Amino acid sequence: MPQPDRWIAHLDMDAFYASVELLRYPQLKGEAVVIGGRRADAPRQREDGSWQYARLRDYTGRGVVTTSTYAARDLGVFSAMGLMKAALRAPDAILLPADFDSYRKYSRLFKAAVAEVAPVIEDRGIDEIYIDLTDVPGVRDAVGHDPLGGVKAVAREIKNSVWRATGLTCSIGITPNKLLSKIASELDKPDGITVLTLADIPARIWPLAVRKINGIGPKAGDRLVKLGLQTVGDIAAADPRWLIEQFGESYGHWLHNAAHGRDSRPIVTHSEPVSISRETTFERDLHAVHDKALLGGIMDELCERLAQDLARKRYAGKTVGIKLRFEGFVTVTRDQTLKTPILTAADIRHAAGLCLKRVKFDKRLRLMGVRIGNLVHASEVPPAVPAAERAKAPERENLSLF
DNA sequence: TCTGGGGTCCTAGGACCC
DNA sequence: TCTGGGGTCCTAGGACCC
Repeated sequence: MPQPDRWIAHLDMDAFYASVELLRYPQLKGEAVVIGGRRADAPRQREDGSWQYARLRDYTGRGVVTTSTYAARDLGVFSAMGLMKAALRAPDAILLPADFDSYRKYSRLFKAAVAEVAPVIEDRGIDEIYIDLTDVPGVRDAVGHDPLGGVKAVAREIKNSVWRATGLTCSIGITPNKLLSKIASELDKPDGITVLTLADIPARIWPLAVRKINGIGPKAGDRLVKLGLQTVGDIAAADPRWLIEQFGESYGHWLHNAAHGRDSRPIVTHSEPVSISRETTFERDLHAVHDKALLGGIMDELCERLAQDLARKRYAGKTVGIKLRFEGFVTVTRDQTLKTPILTAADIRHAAGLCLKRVKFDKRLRLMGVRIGNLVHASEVPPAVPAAERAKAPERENLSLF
């Protein structure tokens, strides 16, 4: 049987945020625990040494579930679910606030541990990565006699390295490409290793629901099911011309290829950010006129934080955009490209003010955000005009809506 | 008792230029 | 003076992912 030209791994940390919390609160192992909510109370220890936790049933507000332990998932509580809805399903579940500094720390630790075994890594966020194993010695040397054995041994080595560095488990899928590996890493979760070749596609991939493919989301998934295609195998068996008629040239082709397990995307070890943003959902919907001062202050703060992000990462940007979400969840964006890159909070605020003027405020607002794109490295930005001169600019004041 | 926050990529129309 | 065809940039919205 011909061997694949690449061995690509997808590594996914098991219930990552929840598992990091369990390192801190090991007494919660096996409990239904939910991470989420902006102001959930942290656990506190009573005088007698016992712990007191916030419970899901006591939560009020607009938060969503960020992660849940496997025990909570058994009760029907999943990521992105509204906390109020989750509370109906698991009122007694323990609610912990998210601690992103801690998660980022463990993220760096596990990625460094993987890099010691296999250095060609593509970052896919805080809790998952792709790894090119093709040239890792234990894999390369096994080509010809026992390729699958070599791949599995390296996978075990990676898992051990992650465990030693963090005390956390992960699941790994290894196949000839990213698309299949992403699916494979979920087939034996938690703490599993799944190795597949192209020959395994009919038996292992085709029975899966279409939504298991990374790139088929809620909308496309619904449409496929309505068209009678429930499984990946159903897509694979469909006439590609018909798929193109239904989904367009680009997505139709992609669906056909994906269902057959074809994907030639490379591992990307370095990338530059495209945009940076900050947004916030309000506790209650706000009125553009009645809450004008409050909204103005929130916009000031978002621009301030965005400017700090830019400074920390040493970028400036030419395009400033705002995002508004109204009651009813209707989202509107406006953006504006400037002649030169900017990076200060005042410049961002000014551009955001111009964008705000182009929006009709006929409903209450639930979210406001600011984004900066068209990024350049800060070193490429021409020297700033001195603040004293800028203050003279006539249009500086009274331009913004809020 | 709906629906966070930070991203990427794609599409499609219009402006503008050659 | 009744109408082409690219290419690129900008803008708005939307799908999708972690």
